[in-house]
Amino acid sequence: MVLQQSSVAGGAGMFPGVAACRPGPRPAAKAPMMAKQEREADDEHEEEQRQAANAEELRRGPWTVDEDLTLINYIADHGEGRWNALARAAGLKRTGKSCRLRWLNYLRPDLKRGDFTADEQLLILDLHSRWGNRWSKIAAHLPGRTDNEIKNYWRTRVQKHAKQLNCDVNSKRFKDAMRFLWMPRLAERAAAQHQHHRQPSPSLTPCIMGMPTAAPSSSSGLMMLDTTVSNSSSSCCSPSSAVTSSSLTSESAHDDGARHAAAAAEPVLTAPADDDYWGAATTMQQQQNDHYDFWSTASALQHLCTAGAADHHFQHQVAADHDLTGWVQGFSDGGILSGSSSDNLWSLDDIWRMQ
DNA sequence: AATTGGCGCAACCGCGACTCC
DNA sequence: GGGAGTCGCGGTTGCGCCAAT
Repeated sequence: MVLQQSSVAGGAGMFPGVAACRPGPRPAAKAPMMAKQEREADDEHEEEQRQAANAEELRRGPWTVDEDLTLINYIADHGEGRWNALARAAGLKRTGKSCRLRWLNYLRPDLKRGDFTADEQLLILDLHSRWGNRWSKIAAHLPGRTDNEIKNYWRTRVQKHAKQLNCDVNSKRFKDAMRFLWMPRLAERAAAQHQHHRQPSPSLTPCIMGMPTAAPSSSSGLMMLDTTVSNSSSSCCSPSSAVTSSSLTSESAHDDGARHAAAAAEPVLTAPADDDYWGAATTMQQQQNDHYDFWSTASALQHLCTAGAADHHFQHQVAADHDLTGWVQGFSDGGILSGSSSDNLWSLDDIWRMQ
């Protein structure tokens, strides 16, 4: 198979990355060019001349459309791997490393494009809480997404939120915020998306189903959500529970939704004692196997937020339990509360209004 | 209209792990 | 065993875009 520039310039089709995301090649990096000129000017140093020659041979900076096509066509014919040899054989004046990166992060035909879905964001938050900055490991659970993409998402979006809240992204406070505020809202949004499409997320369902289940016990010193309850006809839970959980178990969506709703209605709270809140919780989840799962946590926590909004005593207790009092105040002070943009998942104002 | 500053993201870099001879 | 080459990961950089001023 040989791709021609005209066949991919529009960006559609098998290789959406080619020429689709850049209007044109960007200028090469400045520093190497400067170094090259300096070296060429010095005839007395053979070593430097050799380096200059190497620098001249190897291109750096943004990839051109022609280079993309060369790489794509070569891999289509010969397969990937042995990147240094590949770069030479394909006639690309690039390091094997650069070729590999370009292929894996941009040219691979199975790459997804566009913003992360709520499902994916939720999964990233959850997996990062378990594994930290193990981007490649996290990416392995998000089909079509690259570690680089996820890393960028974390650095730009998540850390931005932490910055807005004036707290460290690794702090307990921020982890609590993710757990109690962001993830429930994402779960809600994911459920809304699923309802709109009337199906669970096809790409993520296997990953979600592979998530460990079980609740941390109250004796662990961690928050416990006791979801071991009888079926209920209550339907007060967030829309996330019924739809998303249908992809988790063989139970009917109705039963599961009712279970989650009941779970949310009778939470048992104990204060977290461990600074590594999520990590410890994850460990506990892996050790135990009660009636608990990730989605029920998210939906139940969302319910806590919404139910708590109507009950000032409850608000106070939750805030006190989780050291959120001053921080919630900080939302107001920082002006975050004032906005109700649907894009701002941190808006407590929205949550309070949902009562 | 011009300037500025923040944001998002592609690409690069350094380093450790792995493989092969 | 060890040295060279290669690969893969996580951190960082730099540039284009765009909204705010």
